[in-house]
Parts: sequence; C-alpha cells; structure tokens
Amino acid sequence: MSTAASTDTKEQILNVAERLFAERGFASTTLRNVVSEAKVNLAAVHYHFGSKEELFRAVIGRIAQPVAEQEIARLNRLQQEEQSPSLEAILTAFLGPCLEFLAGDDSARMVRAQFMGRCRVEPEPIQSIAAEAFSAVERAYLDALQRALPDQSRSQLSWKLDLVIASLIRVLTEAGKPQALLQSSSKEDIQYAIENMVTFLAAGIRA
Amino acid sequence: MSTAASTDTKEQILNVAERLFAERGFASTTLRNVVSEAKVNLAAVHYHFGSKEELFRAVIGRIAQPVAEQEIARLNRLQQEEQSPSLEAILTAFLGPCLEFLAGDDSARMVRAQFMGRCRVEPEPIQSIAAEAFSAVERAYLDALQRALPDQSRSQLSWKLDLVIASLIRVLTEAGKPQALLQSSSKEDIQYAIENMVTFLAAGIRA
DNA sequence: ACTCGATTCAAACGACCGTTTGATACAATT
DNA sequence: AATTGTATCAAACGGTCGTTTGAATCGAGT
Repeated sequence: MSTAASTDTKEQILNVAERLFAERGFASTTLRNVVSEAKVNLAAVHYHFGSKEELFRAVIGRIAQPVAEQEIARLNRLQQEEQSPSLEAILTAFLGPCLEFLAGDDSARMVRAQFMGRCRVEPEPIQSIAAEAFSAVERAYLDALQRALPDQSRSQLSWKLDLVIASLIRVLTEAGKPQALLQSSSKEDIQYAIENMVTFLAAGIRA
Repeated sequence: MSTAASTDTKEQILNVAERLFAERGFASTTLRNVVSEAKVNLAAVHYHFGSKEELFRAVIGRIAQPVAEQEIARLNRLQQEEQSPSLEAILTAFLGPCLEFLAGDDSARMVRAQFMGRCRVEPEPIQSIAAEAFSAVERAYLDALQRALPDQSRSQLSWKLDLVIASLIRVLTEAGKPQALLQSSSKEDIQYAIENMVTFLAAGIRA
C-alpha cells in the first residue's frame, strides 16, 4: 500500500470540503463542487468517506477533537493550580484553544474559523453532529462557572454560557470581514480578540 | 376579483414557508415540502411569488419591515426625549421590537423567532437579503452608541454591537428549547429575556 | 349567455443531486 | 510472472430539484 497518493486525495477532499461547507453550508455544497475543486474523481468521496454526511463528520472531527481536548486540559490544569480560578481565567481557557487553533497566517485558517462557526448554526441533523463534539466540554465549563459564581443560579449561568458561545460563533463566522473583531490569524490579532472577548463577557456574566 | 381565496393561498404559503425555512434553512426546504404542508398546488408558489428566492424575500419582508420601523421609531423617540439616552435605554429600544414582535402564545411565534435568527446565519446570498432589511437600523444604533459612549472608538463599538446582534440571534434561534433564555412568547417571558440581555450586554459594552 | 382576467391544477421539462457500478491502473507480495 | 489489494476512473443509476406549460375552473362585468 502506497499511502502517499491516497492520503493526498483524502486531505485534498477534506480541505476543499472544509472551505465549501464554511462558505455555502452543508446543503448547498455538492460533492461535485468538492471533487471539481479538489481535482479528484467523484467516486473518491464515497470510497474514502462513505457518504456526504460522513465526509462532514470527518471534517469536523479533524478540527473539533484537538480543540475540545485542549479546552478540557486547560480547565483541568486551571483547577489543579488554584482552588477557585477566576472568571476571566475560565473564559480564557474556553475561548483560547478555539481561536489559537487558527494561529498561522495562511488563508486556510480564516476558512477554518468560519467553518467552526458555520457548523454550529447549521440545521439538523448537522448541528447535532457538531454538538456531539462539544457538549461534554460545555458541561464541564458550566460546572466551573457554577463553582466560580456560586450565588448565581444554574439556569442563569446556562444562558450566559450560551451567550458566550454565541459570541464565539459570531466572531468565528465574521472572521476576516471588515470591522470584525478577528481580522487575521496572526498571533497578535488572535490575542487581541481573546482579551477583548474575555473582558466583555466577564463583565456581562458578573452583571 | 375575489381576493379571499387568493390571499388565503398566499398566506398559507408564507406561513408554512416561514416555519420550514426556520427549521431546515433555505437550501434544505423544497417548494414541494411547502406546498404539500400548505395544501396548495406547486405552481401557486411561482404564480404568487415568482421564485423560491422571492418567496424568501416575501417571508422576511413581512417580518423584518415592521420590526425595523419600530426600532428606528423607538430610537428617534428616545433621542427626542433626552439629550443623551442611557446605554440601557438604547439596548432596550434595539432588542425590544424584535422580541416583543413575538408576543402572543400561539406556537407560530416561536417559529417566527427561530426564522429571524436563522436568516441571519444563512449562507449567501440569503444572508445578504436578510441584511438589507437591517443594515440601516444597525448603523443608526451604532451612531447612538457612539454618542452615548464617546470615549470608546468606533471600531470597538462596532464589534460590540456585533456581539449584541450575535446574542440576539442566539436567543432567537434557541427560543423554546430547554435551558434557553426565551422559553415562550408570553409577555412575561419576553420581558424577562429583554431585561436579562440588556443587563448582560450593557455591562459588557461598558467594560 | 358570454367574455375575460385571475387563479388553480396535473403534468412535464431539463438540470443536478448523492450514490453505485464495473472496468482499469498500479504497487507490493507470492 | 502471476496474484492480490488499494486506489482511481468514466459512466450511469434512480430520484428530486426549481421552474414552466397549457388546460381547467371560477367569479365578476357586460
């Protein structure tokens, strides 16, 4: 087996699909669009992935898994270091991996940001597929918020975390557009966006 | 001309299309789905609206126009009443019409909320069609924010208003789901949601 | 009774969809 | 040299899409 050509084809499909899903959404992206831009045969998609939906699962899995793992790792590290981590530290641990994952300035990174935002607002069943990758993380952070702010009810913190996620989605989907908070995938821009979001959201959560 | 039957058909199509667009998005909603649930003939859509895209324009126009008008009216009234309206008053004027438009407890109202959220996150060209209806309003409110907070830069206020919109979209799309901020379209629930959002967002904007 | 415009209807149009097929090319193993 | 498993290819499958057509239906005005 000469996995060289095979992985080339697979990654070409994944890269193009990621971009087209981000731009047009799942339903409006056709496999013929993907294979045309990826310069591979139409049947290659089903050979390597099985179906259009499993292709989407592969695209999101490639991105979400390392992000989710790092979000959990950072939260655990935070809770080991100090008894009661600050709200700002929790928010930074939550937003950081998502945005720092984009670091690097090739144009593919902005596409990646838009894809991550897009897949959270897709109609069912796509949204549920994306939610699988993050639901455990969100529950862990909701627990952390509860410990950091014990005088707020859980239902309050629940919709507040929801607004945090909404802001993250918006920053990701709007990334790169004029006036957007996240202008490029340079380390400086990412750090600037994180700091501003944390300040904004921490104040809102405390209010 | 007996406009009775004709407007019945038109409104049936609009009502069903609004719900299906909200649930499945534009691309995944087929005209055959619409006419099947609306119990009208397939050709009626093109006879009354011309195309699928113009049907979407009609659905969004029916909702967005009165909301946008009232948002502008409230802002004008606010600026007449007092020299420098508070940040909270501006936010309430912005969020209020969108949410109070849902008042009433028939199930169609939750669908309406979800549609308004959905059409803001659709891929192009649908998103641009929806944006047309609101871009003027958003510019007016950005100006109002600038006057209320003259020590913040315009680009800062721009992305902060963007997070306000992101939160609104999220509250609308998640409306009715368990743990969501907006649980029903009763006046009490709507008022509760507005007050919480204003408190959260005002604190974030000031931070 | 007849006409005429507005509306509804069943049927079809061509295009495109996701998926499948079977042949083909190629490298590694026997 | 023959075989085997992996990967690619052109072509086609049945189905569904948005849109169009032309005939049928209906109510109002003459």
